[in-house]
Amino acid sequence: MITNAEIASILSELARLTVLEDGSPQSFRVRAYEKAARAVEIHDEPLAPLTAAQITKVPGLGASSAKKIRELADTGRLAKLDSLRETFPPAFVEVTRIPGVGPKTALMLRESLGIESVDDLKRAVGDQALRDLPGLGAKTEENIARSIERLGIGGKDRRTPIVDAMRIAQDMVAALEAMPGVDRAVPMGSLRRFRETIGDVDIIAVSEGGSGAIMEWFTTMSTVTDVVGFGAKKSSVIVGAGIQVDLRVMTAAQFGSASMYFTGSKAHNIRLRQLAMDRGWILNEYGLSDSASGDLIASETEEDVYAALGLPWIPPELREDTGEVEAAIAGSLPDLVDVGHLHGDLHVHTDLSGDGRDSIEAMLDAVVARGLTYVAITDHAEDLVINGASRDEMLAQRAHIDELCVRYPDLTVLHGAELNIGPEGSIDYDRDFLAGFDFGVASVHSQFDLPADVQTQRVITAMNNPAVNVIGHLTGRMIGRRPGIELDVDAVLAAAVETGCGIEINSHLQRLDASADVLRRAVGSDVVFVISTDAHDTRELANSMWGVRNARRGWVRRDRVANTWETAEFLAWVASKRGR
DNA sequence: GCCGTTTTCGGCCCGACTGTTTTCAGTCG
Repeated sequence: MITNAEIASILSELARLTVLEDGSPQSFRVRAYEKAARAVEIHDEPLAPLTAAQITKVPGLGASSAKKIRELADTGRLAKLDSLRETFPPAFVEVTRIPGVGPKTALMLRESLGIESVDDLKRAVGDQALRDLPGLGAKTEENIARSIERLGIGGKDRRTPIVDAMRIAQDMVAALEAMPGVDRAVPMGSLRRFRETIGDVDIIAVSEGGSGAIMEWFTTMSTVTDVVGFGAKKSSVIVGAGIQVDLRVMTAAQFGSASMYFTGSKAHNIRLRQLAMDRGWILNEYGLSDSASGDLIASETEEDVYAALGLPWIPPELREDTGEVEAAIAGSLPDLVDVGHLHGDLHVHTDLSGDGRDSIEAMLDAVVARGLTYVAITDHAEDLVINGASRDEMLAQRAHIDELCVRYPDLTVLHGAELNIGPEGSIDYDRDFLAGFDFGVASVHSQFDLPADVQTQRVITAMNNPAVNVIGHLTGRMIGRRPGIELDVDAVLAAAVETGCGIEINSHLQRLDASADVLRRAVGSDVVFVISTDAHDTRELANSMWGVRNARRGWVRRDRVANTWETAEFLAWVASKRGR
């Protein structure tokens, strides 16, 4: 049976190819397909078994979409899509990935020069064949040539892992804020929404003194390799390895509406503008105002603008138009977790781990300095040959912790281990030795390419082990570098409830594992999560803020996160698992 | 293509920048 995700993906492709058929990314048909794809994606129940009439009941899906979905479910194909793919083969679609080349230009190039691929276009540019075409010129030809060169590092749909984008944004923000006339600079866009990969880095600089000097400075920084836009209000540059950074300069009075606009998502913004329109208002980056009189209604803070639209403030991590607007209207936004809610860290390494950097004393000092009241020390167990600790080393560490406890009267220190899940779900040590630990995190560190059913059983077997309180970094993925193990996520979430085993939300920006998508699948269930840093040095303890934001993006309610609980309640949860 | 207490047609989110024009189309976010 075809899944909603598969249907949504096909409708998205239909939208992309219809852009070419209609010659416009804004055609109403394109937008209808995009909206339909989104509607299918966020619909809770499978659509494949429904009749066309039932499908039409879903908002965003009309008679035409219903017919297409039935065709897909019944035949596995979509004639309309097959014919579009024939008209616009992948090599031609590739041409539209070139920045600056949209559907109109691509179609015109095909019509006038027979361009069917990026290679064709490269040749035409070499022959200077573009500059004499209507609407184009020498400048456009040069820009397309440069864009093709840049294609080597990704086209319009290139995405950068959040860990890299975050670093660039932080550096840029610091540099901007050091500049005279800039009152503050704040990253926006998908970075603020905390997507795990980022297209462009968007930044707002707040200034009352005009933008000229700021834009001049921004576009001539030493890290800038290319300037793709230079204007009074907006400029865009390429930095370092090819990441685009967009800067908008706004006044403090516009900051609320501006940050909503630049945080997006686009789909979320469209929903808000429709709400504004219903009231006879207009919403843009400069504010919410009356369409007729032009009178400003709200702009200074996001809270002001949302409130004027009759909504509570919606956290940026939720702004994807995947149900957050409806929840806001209904007053049922989830009560999300903040860093200040965390009382403990349940995955912390010391220099006993081969890859750990700081002593246990340093780690405990840092934990106390962060205001935490409990912590689990979880160095690697012996099966991780390079980094793991032997039994004797673990016993010595436990004795050491007992001695140290007097120095930390307000901190509950659990002696734990990060256990390794073998291919069949077994873990390090033996039952008796495991019983000596206060806490167990079990993680996959090897054999990432077993079949999904084997991996699923592997993790569930580990969950059933009484020594395992939490599954660490669920899939082992590294964003943008390796995919992580394949799992039947729903089966794993069900087993988590069944066994009382917690699931870690790993705070490393490269991991963010379990992913926000997985977390969202658990909404409404009784799965217990813990937000852990997996810190290998004292500095990394601050990473909890990333885990928190990933949890927020996954709609995880605060009360489902065990390390927001007070010490006694938390310890009771730990004990109940170990007693099974 | 979708939708409807302005209902079955006529609307559909909004603005900046570029390059080509000489008032605007195309692209992008």
